[in-house]
This record gives sequence, C-alpha cells and structure tokens, in this order.
Amino acid sequence: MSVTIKDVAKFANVAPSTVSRVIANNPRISDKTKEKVRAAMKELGYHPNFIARSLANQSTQVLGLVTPGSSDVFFQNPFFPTVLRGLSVGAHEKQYALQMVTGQNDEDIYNGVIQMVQGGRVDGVVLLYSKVEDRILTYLRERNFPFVMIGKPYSFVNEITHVDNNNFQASKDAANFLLSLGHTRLAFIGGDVDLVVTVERLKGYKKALEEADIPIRQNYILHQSFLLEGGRTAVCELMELPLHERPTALLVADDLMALGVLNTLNSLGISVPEDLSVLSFNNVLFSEMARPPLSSVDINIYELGYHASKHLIKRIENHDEPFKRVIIEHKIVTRQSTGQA
Amino acid sequence: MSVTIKDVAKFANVAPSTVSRVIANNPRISDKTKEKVRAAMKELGYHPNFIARSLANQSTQVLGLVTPGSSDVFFQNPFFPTVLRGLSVGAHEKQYALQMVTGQNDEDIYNGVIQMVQGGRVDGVVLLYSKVEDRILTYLRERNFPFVMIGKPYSFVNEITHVDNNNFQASKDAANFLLSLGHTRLAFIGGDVDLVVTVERLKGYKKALEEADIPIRQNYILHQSFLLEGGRTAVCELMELPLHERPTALLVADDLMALGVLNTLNSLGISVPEDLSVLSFNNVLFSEMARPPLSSVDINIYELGYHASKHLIKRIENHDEPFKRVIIEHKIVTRQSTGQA
DNA sequence: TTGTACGCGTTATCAC
DNA sequence: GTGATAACGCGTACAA
Repeated sequence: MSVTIKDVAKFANVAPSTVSRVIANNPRISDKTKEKVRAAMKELGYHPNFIARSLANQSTQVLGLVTPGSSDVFFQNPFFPTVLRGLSVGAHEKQYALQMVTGQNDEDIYNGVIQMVQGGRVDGVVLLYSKVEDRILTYLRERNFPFVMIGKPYSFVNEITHVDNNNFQASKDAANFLLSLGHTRLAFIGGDVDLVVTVERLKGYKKALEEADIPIRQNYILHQSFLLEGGRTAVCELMELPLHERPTALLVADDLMALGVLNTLNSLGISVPEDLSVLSFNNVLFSEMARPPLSSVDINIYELGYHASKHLIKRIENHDEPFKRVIIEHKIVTRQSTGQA
Repeated sequence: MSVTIKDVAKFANVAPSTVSRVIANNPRISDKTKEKVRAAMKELGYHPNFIARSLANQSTQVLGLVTPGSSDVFFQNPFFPTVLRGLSVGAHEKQYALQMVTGQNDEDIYNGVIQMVQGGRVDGVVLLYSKVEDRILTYLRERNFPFVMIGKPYSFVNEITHVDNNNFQASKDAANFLLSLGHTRLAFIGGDVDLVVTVERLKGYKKALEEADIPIRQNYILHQSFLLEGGRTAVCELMELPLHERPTALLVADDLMALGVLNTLNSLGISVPEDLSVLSFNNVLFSEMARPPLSSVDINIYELGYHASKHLIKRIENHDEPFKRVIIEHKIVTRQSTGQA
C-alpha cells in the first residue's frame, strides 16, 4: 500500500495529528517540527490521500460537468472544447478537478448527476446548457446543491447563479446588422426549441423585425438540431419557396449549422454573399476557415466557461454567496458571408 | 447530512452490515430481508456514498484522462471530443466516471497526474497521446499503475496496453494512393515531431516513396503544430519553391491543418485538386464540409476512445491482464481534394 | 442468515 | 505546541 500519514508520523517521531497539521500548515506547529515532518514526507515520498481527506472533510475539490442528454451532438460542436478549456483554467486556479457524467441520453445523464451529487463525488455542478424543462435543475435546486448554469435559466432567473450572454440583445443586434445592410427578407434558422438560447435568439430576431416594422413570417423561422445536417435541411426548405419570396439573408443560431448552410447553398449554386447573406453565432475557431469566411457573433465561449467555474467555486466555498447573473460580452465579427442586399 | 447506511439499518431493524450486503446483492441474505431493506432505502431516499465506499474498497470507479501539456491546442482539435465520446461510452458501460486533469502546460499536467494517482482519485489513467519522451508514462510504469495509451508507445511497445491505428501503414497507403494518381512530387506536412503519430506517419510516407523509387527531398517535409495556423505556414513555405519544383500533392497529418492548407491555397489562387491534391488524416466531422470536401484517412477516432476505456477497465479489474496492442482499422475516404496529377 | 467490530486515511476536538 | 481519540460512511472478517 501507499505511504500514509501514520508512516510519516512514525518516521518523524510525532503523532499523526501533528503531521496532518503540518500539511495544513497550521501556525501553531513549531518551525522545527514542521521541518522535521516535511523532511520525513519527502524521504518517504508521501502524498495525501484525497479520498480519505474527502471523507473527513466532506468535500472533494471536484466539479461535476453536466452536458445535455444528446451529448454526442453536443460534443461535436466546437462550443464544447472551448467552454471546457475555460472551465478547466478556472478550476485549476483553485485546485479543483473536473469530472464528467457519462451517458448518451437524458435518463443516463440524470442518473449520473444524482449519483455524483448524492454519492458525494463532487462539491458542485456546472450545467453546460439551459433547457426549458429540466429535472436535473429541479433536483439540484430542491437539494440546495451548489451549481451554476451556462446560459439563461428558463425560470427562477434570480435564484440561480448563471453565466450567459445577453442572447436576446445579441440576436437583435445581429438582425439589425442585416437590416442595416438593406435586407428585409430575413430568415432565422434556430436550434433545438427546448434550449433557452434558441428561444432568446428567436426573441431578439423577432424584436428587431418588429421595431423595423417588418412582418414576421412563420415560414422564415426554422428549427433544427445544432448540427451540420440541420443547416442543410433548413436551406432546402427555404429554397423551396418561390424565388421572389426567398429570404436574402439568414440568421443562423450556430456556426456548425451555418457551415452546413454554406455547403448546401454552394451545391445549389447560390453564392454567398451575392445572392444570400449568412450571419451566425458563436464564432468558433473554424468560422474564419469557412468558404466564404463566416460573419459570426462572437460570444466569448472561453469566458463563459472560465467564469462558470470561478463562480461555482465561490458558491462552494461560501454557501451564502448571493446568486449572480454574469453577462459575457458579445461582438459581431464581420467577414465575407454578409453583404449589401 | 445525507442519509447513511446506518439510518437505513435502523429503519429496517437490521445491522448496518446487512444493509451493505443488500447493496452488494450478497446471495447469503434472505429475500425477505432484502425486500425489507430495499423498501427502507427507497423510503429514506438512500444513495451510497462513493467516497466512503472508495476508502473502504480502495477503488473509485473513476478513470483519469490525460491530455498533452498543450491542452489548449489539443482541445481545439475535433479529434478530442470524438475520442472523448468513445471513452465516455466505454466507461459508462461499466459504470465508471471520467475525470480530467486540469492545467495548461506540461508541468501542471504532470503534477495533476501525480495527485490523481497518489491521491487515489482514480483507478486508472488514459493517456490521450503518445510522446517521444514522456515522464508521465515513466512515472505510471514505475508505479505499475493501470493505464492505457491511445497511440503507439515510443518504447516498451510490448509492455504497454495501447489502442492505436497502424499509422505507418495508413500513411504508406495514403502516399501510395497519391502516387497511384500519378503524383511524384509529394510533400508531407506533419505535426509536432515529439508525437509518435507524426513520426509513424512520416515513416510511412518515406517508405512509400522509397518503394516507388522516388528520392526523398527534405524541403518537402515540414512540421507544424496541429493547428489551422500550421497549415498556413507550411503552404507558404512550399509555395516559395520555384514553380517546377513545387509539389503536386500534399499529405497532411491532420484535418485541421489541412483546413488551413486549403484556405491558404485558395487565397493564393491555387485550385484544389486541379493544381494540387490534398489528402489528410483523421476524417473529422467537418472534413466533408471543407471546400473542396477533403479526402482524408478515416482512423475511427470514436473506436480509439471506446476500446481505450474498455481495455483500461479490464486492466483495472484484473491486474494480471496481459498487455495488449489493439489496432483500429483505417480507411481512405476519397472526396474532392484529390485528383490525377 | 445476520450481527459485531475493526480498518480504510484523514481531519478535528479535546486534552495536556 | 503536541498527542490521543473520535468521527466520516462503508466493507468485511469473524462470530454467532
């Protein structure tokens, strides 16, 4: 077996409790014994056992990460690695580890979260999404377990710490940008309607049209999953409209979907931005590598992750920490997929 | 606090050990008491405490995931989410959780691994890469700690369980494919030379040329990090050659880099595949979305992850499990970035 | 078939 | 300042 605190104690001729205090750097231990104990630890190659510490402490220094049930789709989106990197950096700064729930569907994930939480595996949880009805959220709230959400809560906005963009405003800005280029036939291709981010971006789109006195047409509003394939399907649907009714600009709720859109348009012989402008969201790494390079609303994905873990840790370490709404800036990055109407 | 085994015991009028046995589904407990205890557990909403269990068991049911030190780069590559999904599914099938080391550089990651391992946080470790000199590998081997590697070990190939493609053969196949199209001026753009995968793919490239009696030119061999930017730099370098010395085909060791290549070629007015063929590796999701769609060697990334966790768990659960070399199939997927010379 | 008692490696609360 | 001792929640010999 591994070398324990007791071994160190014997070796240094002190009590186990003293060793424990040295590890915690307790000020009431004399420098002399500290030295002696540290030497012993080094000599024996001692490393603290986190499991035992967790049991005594009732704290694990681990954050749980919860993906949406459709994790295969979620993983594929470049959003995920970027937000993960932010989470990782934020966690690392406070010496927290990251643990993921495994499972491919809602049921698996739900059970995974319960195991994590009840099993005491994690000190807190990050929800990497926001859904309209979410029993995981309900569960965490009921147990008053520390968690933060990336995205805007569907309800109880003031009782949930969350890190989000102002997606309503971002989408309104984006739509206004297209309007300012002279487009009036403006379609919206959104993601899963269960996701709050879709809802918010749709609202922003509608609001912008409304303020510009442009009637909202239901056949200009499409919903697909956040995937390449979704972009294709949506385009095909729009292009079945009679020529004079086709939109001249598309607002696409996700870059990956936009990539599918571009691809499909290309194979249909429709050129971007001459025939059709495309503006999307997220500004992931390959946006600028698309053909043509994608204009996209940068939502600072990394920051979303970073602040999420920072605030979660705050809530863990101070249970009375007030709920916060953290808004990350967005910015329209103009490239070559958008042009004058 | 949470409801414990003792609470259940009291409620069901049995001893704590009986409850424990019911959880383990010990056959020596009568069906009647099992029912009684299970009813009590349900009634009280009992969930086992993993931490306590881990301490008693000396096992955590957690797998550790180790990324290369340059994790920011690694995360960005679509390879990562895909392999992660495979790992996740494999782990989930055996009820294992996944934990990641956090940290942005070699030093952080190294310390993170030591903490994970010595701290007893994980039962085993997956190395998601293979480097030429790797002290993490050395450490794990010295401690005889269960681990598997994704990729080919630089040394001790027969003493390390690993899941890999035959990258030598894959690269040779790929080069031969280009040769069969009539290309003779064939360049290789590889990744980080510290990575074994780069080394293997370079070897395969060289071997194919050698067998075709084509001399190897050092200025046709470039190395960049696995990133979009790397593709750009490499192309610029090659295009500085006099026209008649320029390669007519590129073998690129990574799709992401190939995307950068395509992009740069486009802006230089060089058309693919008419002027130059491009063949890359990995066949990640967006390969077919590139312009033109990328011909790529599919290496079954998902399978790499899936088998890695499966075999790691085998090693954990049976410490005498022999070392294995698991080879995942590869296949050239021809799209529009390759053509006759 | 079930109960008792101890150990897993720490931390924390007392004493001294 | 430092040393016993009791938790933390569970698994498991050993008894009964």
